Amino acid sequence: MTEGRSRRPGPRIEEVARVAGVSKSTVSRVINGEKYVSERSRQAVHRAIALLGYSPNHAARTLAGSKANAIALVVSEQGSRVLTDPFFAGVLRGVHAELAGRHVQLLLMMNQPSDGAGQVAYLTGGHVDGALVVSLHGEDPLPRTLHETGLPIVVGGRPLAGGSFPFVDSDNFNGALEAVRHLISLGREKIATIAGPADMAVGMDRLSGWRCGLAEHGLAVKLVVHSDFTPEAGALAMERLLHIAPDLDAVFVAADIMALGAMMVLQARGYQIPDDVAVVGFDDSVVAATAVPPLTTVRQDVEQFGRTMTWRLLAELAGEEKLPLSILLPTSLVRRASA
Amino acid sequence: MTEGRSRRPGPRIEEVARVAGVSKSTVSRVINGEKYVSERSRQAVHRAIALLGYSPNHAARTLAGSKANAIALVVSEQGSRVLTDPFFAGVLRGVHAELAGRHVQLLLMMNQPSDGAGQVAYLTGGHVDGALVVSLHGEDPLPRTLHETGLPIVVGGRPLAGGSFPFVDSDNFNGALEAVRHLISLGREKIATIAGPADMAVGMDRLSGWRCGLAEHGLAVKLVVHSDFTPEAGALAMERLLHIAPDLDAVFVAADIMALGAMMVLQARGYQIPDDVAVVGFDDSVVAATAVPPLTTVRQDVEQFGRTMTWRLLAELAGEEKLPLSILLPTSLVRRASA
DNA sequence: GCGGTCTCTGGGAGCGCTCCCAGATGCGGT
DNA sequence: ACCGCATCTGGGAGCGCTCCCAGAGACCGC
Repeated sequence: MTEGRSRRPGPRIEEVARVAGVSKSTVSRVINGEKYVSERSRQAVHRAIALLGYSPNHAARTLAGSKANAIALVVSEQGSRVLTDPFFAGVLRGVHAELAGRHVQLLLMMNQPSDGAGQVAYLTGGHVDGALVVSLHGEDPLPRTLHETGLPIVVGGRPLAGGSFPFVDSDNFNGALEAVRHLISLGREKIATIAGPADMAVGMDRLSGWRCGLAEHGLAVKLVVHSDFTPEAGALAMERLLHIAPDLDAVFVAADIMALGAMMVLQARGYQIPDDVAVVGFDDSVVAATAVPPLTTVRQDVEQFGRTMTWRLLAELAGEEKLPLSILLPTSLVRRASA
Repeated sequence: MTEGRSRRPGPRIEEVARVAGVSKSTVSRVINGEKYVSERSRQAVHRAIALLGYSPNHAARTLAGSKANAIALVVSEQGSRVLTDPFFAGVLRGVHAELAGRHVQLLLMMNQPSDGAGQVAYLTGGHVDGALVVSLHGEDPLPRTLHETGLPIVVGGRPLAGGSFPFVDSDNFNGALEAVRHLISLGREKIATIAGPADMAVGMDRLSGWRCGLAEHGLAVKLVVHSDFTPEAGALAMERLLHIAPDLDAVFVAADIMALGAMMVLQARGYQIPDDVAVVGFDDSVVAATAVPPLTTVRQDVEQFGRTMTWRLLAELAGEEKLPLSILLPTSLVRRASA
């Protein structure tokens, strides 16, 4: 006697119910963390689940229920750049960690060149309950579009374009402020900055921090060069700064990876780091510790970043009230040899 | 009159059937590309689908059918290390690209410290049709365990532990061989290597390539130091090499990231690169081009790596026969300033 | 003629859950 | 005593599909 259909292996909810001595309704309630379940039942169900190695069928839950039990992580940028970024990797790790234990699937989506509308259709088509959007450029319309359709989202990084959707960001302003205060405490007075792109909040916030730090002590806030987050652009920016002010004694660079390029130029021009010019970076990425000299930088906890985004989204999906619209995560100065 | 339950939007298969003037069985057959459907019916169904903007419900298909319409990408290692690895990021991109357009979902799984058995249970529990396993350490039992349960898998990187499951790997041996031949063509004769861990195939294969390259020209194959894939370990390894052989004139380093550390040490000791010591890395990761001096390295196409793994798995799931058990992807030398 | 095989079709059971409903119990206030 | 109201429980319909089955034709060879 063979089974007609090839059934999926593993126990069903019905069997858990039998073992626990309750109905499948009660098992379902326990799985979904609903109230109105006695402590006795709850524990019996947990024991039965552990005993049988039960794991609920995602498809069945989704089909029967009114939610998809999945969230999307949308990387809103040419994947090539983002994915090789340690920032993204850390965020992904955090998201995954926060999802552990909950029965929520993570769907990864990246902007295919051809996508666009298809992506929005998929996201709003009921396949996911919410989305985490890592949107690197300020002008990206995706967060707004998704938010307008009513899909719960959390954006990673403060959105420049206004709009009032929830976001999580590192405290870029205070990180930069702390960096500048540190440079000032070192006795530096001619402190330049290599800022990030003006169309990204992360760039603008770090620049604001630098400005405030200088203003606090009545120092000049003129030595600014914008750049993008590559070593080459950082090198170019440093050259322009040295051209304007050959006698600067410190640089706050808005990203470690740019700082690398800047340090190359400084050393090539014969400046000693940190004796002639102190350098502070931002991110505390892997390259900071292995730079020559090791880079003093502002640390942001990217894994916490991912965890927090996920927590915020799940809380909203769970119907929690009075959630903060935005969350800023602390940054901290990591002192190494360069400043 | 409000709807009792909040239904998902969009038409069902039943409605498509009505519009096309056939039964839902026939619509199902068309969707799944089965034979035994008349051309007339097929076209009518296609027209109805287009007219209604119908898109089949993933959960329902999975629940009713015998397949999950999803595959897992299992990262079998402490996520912390792996995820910040550009290698992983590239693979992920490739997997995603290959999946585009097919109705297959990608599930990301990482080894939580607590997991283990739970992970296996989930994977073999019918939630996925197959798994991509990026297994970095040779002794990892996961691929074998999964394979024994009958779950189709493709392993990324040659498994050390034997076992006959499909895998995809870069041609590490020939990449290393080419690197050494290049060094020899430069007139170098005392060529050391900083090898990867001995428990990883990627480490062993690159080491073998180095050995063969030297043996071809009757050069000594003594200068080996094992290390792991971090800059710090690379630096330490370089120090040990210099201690053994201060007069070496070239190093083949089994990973760019280790080469970074090695180059720091060489420069600190006053060696000129490449004049005194030529350095060749492996991977052609982002850091290679921005190193000082820019690093000559062996390029592997990590995105292609991911694509190939995915292609192989989907082909097997589609029931294709005579698929190659293992696939080696070509590597190529990228010449920059360091050698 | 008659059986066999291949092609095409519709009906309907059932995949494993969630969620509605109805009922049972306990506790407080009137 | 009565009615609420909150807490806990089980039964069962049904989510939208796939896949089995049965059956209707069409065509073949004997």
